[in-house]
Amino acid sequence: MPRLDDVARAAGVSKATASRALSGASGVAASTRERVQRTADELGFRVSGAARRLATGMTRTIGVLTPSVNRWYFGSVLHGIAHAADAHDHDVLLYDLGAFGRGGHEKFERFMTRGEVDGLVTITWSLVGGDLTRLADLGIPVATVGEPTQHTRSFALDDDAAGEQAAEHLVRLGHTDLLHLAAEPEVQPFEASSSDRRKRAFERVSARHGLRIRPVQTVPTTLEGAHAVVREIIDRADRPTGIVAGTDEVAMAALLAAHQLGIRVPEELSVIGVDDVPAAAAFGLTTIRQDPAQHGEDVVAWIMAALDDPDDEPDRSHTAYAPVLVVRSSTAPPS
Amino acid sequence: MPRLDDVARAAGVSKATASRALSGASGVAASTRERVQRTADELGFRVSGAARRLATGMTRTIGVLTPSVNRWYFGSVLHGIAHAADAHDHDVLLYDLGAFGRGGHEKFERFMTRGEVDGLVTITWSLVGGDLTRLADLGIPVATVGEPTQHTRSFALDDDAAGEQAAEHLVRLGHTDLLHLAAEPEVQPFEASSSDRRKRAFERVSARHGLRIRPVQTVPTTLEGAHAVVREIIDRADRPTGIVAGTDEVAMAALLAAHQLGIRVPEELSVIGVDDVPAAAAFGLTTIRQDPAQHGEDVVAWIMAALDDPDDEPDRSHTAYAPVLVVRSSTAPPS
DNA sequence: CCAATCATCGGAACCGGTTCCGACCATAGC
DNA sequence: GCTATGGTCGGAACCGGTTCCGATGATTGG
Repeated sequence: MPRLDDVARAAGVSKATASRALSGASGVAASTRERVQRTADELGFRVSGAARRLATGMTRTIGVLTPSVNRWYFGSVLHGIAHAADAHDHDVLLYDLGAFGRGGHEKFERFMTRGEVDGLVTITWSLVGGDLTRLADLGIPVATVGEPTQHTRSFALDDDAAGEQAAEHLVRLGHTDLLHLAAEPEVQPFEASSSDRRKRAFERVSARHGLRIRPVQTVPTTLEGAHAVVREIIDRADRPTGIVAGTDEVAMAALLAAHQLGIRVPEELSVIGVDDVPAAAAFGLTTIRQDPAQHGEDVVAWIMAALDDPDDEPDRSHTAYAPVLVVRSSTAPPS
Repeated sequence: MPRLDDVARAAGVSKATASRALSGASGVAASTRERVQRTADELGFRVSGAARRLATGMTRTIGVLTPSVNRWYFGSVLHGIAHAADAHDHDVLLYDLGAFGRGGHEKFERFMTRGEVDGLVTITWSLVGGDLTRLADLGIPVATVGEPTQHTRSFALDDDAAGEQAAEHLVRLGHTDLLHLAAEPEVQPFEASSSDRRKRAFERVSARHGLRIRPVQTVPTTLEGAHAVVREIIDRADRPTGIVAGTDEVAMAALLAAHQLGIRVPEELSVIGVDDVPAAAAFGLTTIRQDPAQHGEDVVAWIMAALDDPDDEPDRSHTAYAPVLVVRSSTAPPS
């Protein structure tokens, strides 16, 4: 494996000049640069990432802290991040916190102070307690996607608007008796979660339109987790005419349960979710769409900008994405 | 940020000794080691990963090449990898090839020769053409999970057995008229894919039991992709009594389509899948289970062992995981 | 009591780049 | 024609560890 020294010698320049030529720095004659470039190619030279890191202090890597990797939302964000990072010629280091068993906290501690990344993005629910605050003091750009946060730059769906739109959609169809199924994350989030936000949005709409008051039911976020409990909830005589689910997975669980109980959708029961997961279309699920991959792209773009910019005021703003209603066949006027 | 020098000075030893003490190398008096360790803690010393990498040539990082990240299979493998890597105190660098747009090949090329990882695992369909072969010559342990492969160590479900078990299950129930829905990956794999293997297993079972011959139908792997085409296939007068789907997603698509067409499952149609994704239980889907997270754990364990072992013969063996049948309510004798 | 052995430690080279600073040369301006 | 200016380039320090090798002192065996 040829070193920079070799390239320099072969091209008849100094190591310093070779470095400049290859890294695209200024102060090198065009002809020289080209020559160095060429001999580097011929020799099959690759800069040593390790050496570059040591010298520059930059890792060309961004870290991602995520509570999970194989749920749609997280996976999509991660995908967006990977795409954008690659476009900026950066690597992505994955920290699957869910994988960290019980020792999660110490691992996190150790990781934090290791300086293996230039920037960090945490996905919702990743951090608890004061971790996020400490993270923000890391000296590198830190951003959160999935929920608004005080301590870092953040990106997320506008959950208030999403929750309202979902409920309003059913109200406009004529429903007056709705039930909200709040999706509860496995691990309790630090600040008010999107689940809470959607729930409160539902309650606002209920109050505004004087709907029948039914206590919000809290169920697991996942299809498999929610299924049994949702089924039991639906299997009652005084069932609502419409269900506003906090998540598509919960909504799909409701659809499945309804089917198994012989309840016709949307004739006897309307169901609306939030997310627009890929399977939603096949289910004919009316839902509120969000595009997590885009969030991932945006968060990386922000990190890159923060990396370039001279270190001005830390930016802790929040960008909320507007939800969009996608009407399919799981909702209709009550009969 | 204190350096090793500082720790050494503070502890009254040389940099060399401090290094040995902290890295756990031998040749250091127990008392000295403890003293160094203590002062390191007090000073809040963290080794510089960059410096260590440069000096040792080891990165304590393993790379993962995956065609996607938000499909159950890939996500699960990745989860297993992350878990195991963490247990071995290694980081994981994620290469979401799906994110690499068109330039995927060059990116791959560049990545290959960068030496940012100590070991590499590629997940099914990641590589095409001779890439895998070249990867294996990288000088670092390389393994594949998802399909048996000639060029690297590999781990995968025994697709032949899985395909046979699925078909046999329906045959034992008395079905004689089956249809196989082969799940076709978005990008064509290098070698015979698991899809092919399952398909051929189905054909073997068909021949063995003299079942009615229906040409295998090839459909997209994903629920959303398969749904429309499966629906059309099912919506015919001479529909089979049973469907063997190459994938749970395809099977669920069939279930959904059947429901929408008013076809009762399992009375009028039996459906069996492969995977046992989390949602399968809620669907009541009979399926052949595999545990990709375990594959991920195992592949990391192998890499770690390969890293420790003196460089003996390259191990290119394959471990096939035995499938297990999970019977639920989507299959029954034909009526 | 002396020499051989062993455990422990320090010095210094090395990993492979980046970058500050100064030298040098050519052109431009007066 | 001479000096100020700017563009190129080389030398060398530096990033922060690891590890080879030799020195030292203590212990053990004869």
